[in-house]
Amino acid sequence: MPHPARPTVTLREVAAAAGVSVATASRVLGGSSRTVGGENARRVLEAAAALRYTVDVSARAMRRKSDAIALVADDLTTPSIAQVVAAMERRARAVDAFVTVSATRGDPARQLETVRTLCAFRPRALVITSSWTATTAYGARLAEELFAYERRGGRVVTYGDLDTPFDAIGVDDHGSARLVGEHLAATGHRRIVVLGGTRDRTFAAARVRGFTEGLGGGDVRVVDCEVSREGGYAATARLIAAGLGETGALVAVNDLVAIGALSACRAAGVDVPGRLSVTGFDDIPLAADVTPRLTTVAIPFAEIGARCIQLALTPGRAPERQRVTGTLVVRDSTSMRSGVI
Amino acid sequence: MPHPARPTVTLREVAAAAGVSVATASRVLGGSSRTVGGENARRVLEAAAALRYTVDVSARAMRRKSDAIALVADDLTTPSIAQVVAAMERRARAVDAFVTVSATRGDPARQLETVRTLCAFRPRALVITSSWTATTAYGARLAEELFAYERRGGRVVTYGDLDTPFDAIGVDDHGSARLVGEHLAATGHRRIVVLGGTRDRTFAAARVRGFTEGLGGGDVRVVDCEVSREGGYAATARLIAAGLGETGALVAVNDLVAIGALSACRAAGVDVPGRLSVTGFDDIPLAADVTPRLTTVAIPFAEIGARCIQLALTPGRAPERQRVTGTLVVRDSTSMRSGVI
DNA sequence: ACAGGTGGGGAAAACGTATTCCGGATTGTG
DNA sequence: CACAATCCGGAATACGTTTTCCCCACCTGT
Repeated sequence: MPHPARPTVTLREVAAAAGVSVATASRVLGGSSRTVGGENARRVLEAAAALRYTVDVSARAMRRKSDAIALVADDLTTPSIAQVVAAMERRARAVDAFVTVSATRGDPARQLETVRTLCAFRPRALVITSSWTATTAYGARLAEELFAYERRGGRVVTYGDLDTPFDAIGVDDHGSARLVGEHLAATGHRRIVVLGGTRDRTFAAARVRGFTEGLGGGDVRVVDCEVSREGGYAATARLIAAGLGETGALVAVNDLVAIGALSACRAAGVDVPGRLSVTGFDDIPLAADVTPRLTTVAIPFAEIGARCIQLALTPGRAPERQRVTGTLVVRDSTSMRSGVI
Repeated sequence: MPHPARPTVTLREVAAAAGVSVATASRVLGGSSRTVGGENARRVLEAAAALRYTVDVSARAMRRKSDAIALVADDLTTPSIAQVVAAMERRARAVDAFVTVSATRGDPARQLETVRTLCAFRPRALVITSSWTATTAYGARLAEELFAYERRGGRVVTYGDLDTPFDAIGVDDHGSARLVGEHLAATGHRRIVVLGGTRDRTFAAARVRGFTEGLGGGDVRVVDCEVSREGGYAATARLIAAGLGETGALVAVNDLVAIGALSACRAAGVDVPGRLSVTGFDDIPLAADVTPRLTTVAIPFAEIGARCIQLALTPGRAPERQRVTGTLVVRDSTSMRSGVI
């Protein structure tokens, strides 16, 4: 028995079975640049198949550049994140890399710890979809850690904020949100309430600006709320209880918030879109399943995931910024406000 | 520079900085059973922190038992799977293991290939949430591969089917579905149509039996459909076009199918639950967000994920079977059928 | 004072693979 | 036919860590 901890078939055994040296076997099985004789190659492949040999990636990683891509996310159950992660996994598989995921639940302390843990894999790249800012104490230490990782030859890709010193791919929150504002303006809405999430989320601030600009004047009121279904529900319930006044549309920072808002409207008997239009942002699959089907902005999450991997795998460039803009999807939760047009 | 492929700070450097041997440094940093002198331990920890040392898991894996748990799933964007995966990740983290995920899109060929790929990590355990049967050609080869992996000291945990020769954790599809049938019977439903998925999915067959038994007589018609939102929509649309007759309830094999059914009902102007009750299965988060809110069976996915990891990490037992039963969640998509009670 | 035990330190041998040499054979060129 | 160039196989080394083995110093009970 070779070693108690890993009783597995090794390259040495394959080589022995094929009657060649380990070097030759490695060259055949490892996709080396060196050529090996046809007969020997055949026998190695045969022996490997017969013995069910699979390479040990740990051992391989000690000589070769690793194929690992480490991924840190906030929460894998968030639909948009799940789509991005799934796309990354697909793309990585296509290029023979693999991803390990870790969820941080948005906790900065866990983010830092997670990055340190993942660095233990010596991954080729680190993709961070967690939102983070370098302004907090943890954020600064995280940035420091990431720089150290880059100095050691790694590549950092961030999804979310664009103003990071690394490769960044992000949604054009401002431009995409503008589309919503313009749509509402074009359908005669003048007074809207924005369920704007919390101010510390940078994407929320950019979207609120976009909504406002797109509307181009009119009366915009911004209400803070937790970025979740529950947050949207609670904020909307409060709003309705206080009286909607002349508010004609509820603009949510997020599909989840919008869906919460729809629930609250239904519970309070407010007709959507008859009395109130509601819009979302993201176009998660769920958006087409609620009633009324949600008008929102579709973000190409799958493409984002694929691009993250793409960036992660092309090293030796200056950090690059890519910005993707969403497309407006008009469904049933918005309607024309009469009396204006 | 130690090696071009991994320019990183090694244990040797930490040991040198601390003025001790690598053996001592390893004992301090690696959590060895052997004790080291207080002074030396302090200096090693200090040096490690100063140099930002992180252990190289690849190198460590060559001597120690690996901490990796490999996870193969069908599709990470499926809400129920996402919940299970997230729970696994949490639980694994709590015990210092880590999870690598791979999606197979339900393709048996990819399942086999994925298992082989993941075995390259020499993981401590392999968790398979993909549904698979040993009856197909690929299934048989997969089983063979998994047995080989177990012989090499690995542990296989399956989530889904219970009749596997490995550790298995599964939903009591039959018993849980019974709850739905009983609820419908208690609310006066006599004639139902089951949107039963495809017959090759074993869980579907068990649920259909459960629904039928729970109803305890009455008229049950089973309609095949793809297990997805679209499948539910299409089947329901066909059903409505052909005329509902005296059918009082639509029993979907799945929340997603049920949500598709709801969409089709809405599109065709069929009142739910006034004219037709609709039920689901799983209680994905979405189920509470559609209109009407879906009556369904809640499956404790988070607990399932945690238990999978638990099983994966306690080796050296006979294979164990755990079965979890769901709990009925009555919401708004079912109503009493008058004239019977 | 001495034998036996104990606790802790270091040298060195693994672990499985990729790669760098090196040497022998074969081929191409004059 | 001589010589260089090319090709291919194998021995050996390196990767970073854990662990075994050995040794030394110190303690303790007689």
